[in-house]
Amino acid sequence: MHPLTFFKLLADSTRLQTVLLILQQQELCVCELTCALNETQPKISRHLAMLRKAELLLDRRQGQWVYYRINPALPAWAHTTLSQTLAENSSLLLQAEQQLNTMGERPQRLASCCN
Amino acid sequence: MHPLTFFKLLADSTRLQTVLLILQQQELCVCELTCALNETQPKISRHLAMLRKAELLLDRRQGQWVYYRINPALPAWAHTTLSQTLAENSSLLLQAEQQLNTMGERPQRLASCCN
DNA sequence: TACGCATATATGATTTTTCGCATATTTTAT
DNA sequence: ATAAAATATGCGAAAAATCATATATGCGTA
Repeated sequence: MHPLTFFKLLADSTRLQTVLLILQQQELCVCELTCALNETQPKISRHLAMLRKAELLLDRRQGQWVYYRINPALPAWAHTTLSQTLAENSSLLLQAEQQLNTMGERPQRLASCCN
Repeated sequence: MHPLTFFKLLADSTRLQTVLLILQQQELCVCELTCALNETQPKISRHLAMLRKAELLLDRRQGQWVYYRINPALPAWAHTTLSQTLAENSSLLLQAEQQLNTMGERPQRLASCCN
């Protein structure tokens, strides 16, 4: 991954929060992210597509849901950047975490939260 | 420094090269950067101004020259990001280093290289 | 097959960023 | 004071990124 590509991907608020939240939570599906960041589904999906095409994220489909996770094959400098940024800025995700928790049991009862 | 601000600053080729080259060389003046990156002076100056206003770089004037360096007060996650990115992508700067070396003794005989 | 939910993409508009060029400022030397 | 070199900034144009909305696709289930 070219450093410029990597930093451009992180240079958007939605994508930065998305990546850090996924790093923190291991794996999240589209509607969990939509709910956590309080954004529209197409917006989240489009940003996820960019992250996936650049192979910063990997996705896996399970039933109706598509789960995204950090690509473990990322170069060390990239992974270190993400980990350290998260470790020293976890407060950035407080609101998203809260929003995520209001979803109750996730993947299962998404229908009641996400539209 | 807010992570989003930091990553936006690195999300431009000129600024990324500028920051990494300064990190590698400790300190560089505007005309050295102009020469090393083969860009116009106003372009380099404007990008440096952004980096300075965000306090990612510090500047000091010595005679006619203004030298820029990494702000040592950067948070650890930011400094780690820069160091690791440089350490694992030093090839990105090869051409700029070469160009810098063709300048001969620097600050002194800049007049013959920079316009 | 038909329907509902989750996800993806197309498109045109809007906003943000970058750029080139001209010009201003600061410093040193004459 | 004037000139020359290094650096900074103002401004309109061009390019790039983002967005909202509509719509398409894929999966599970009745």
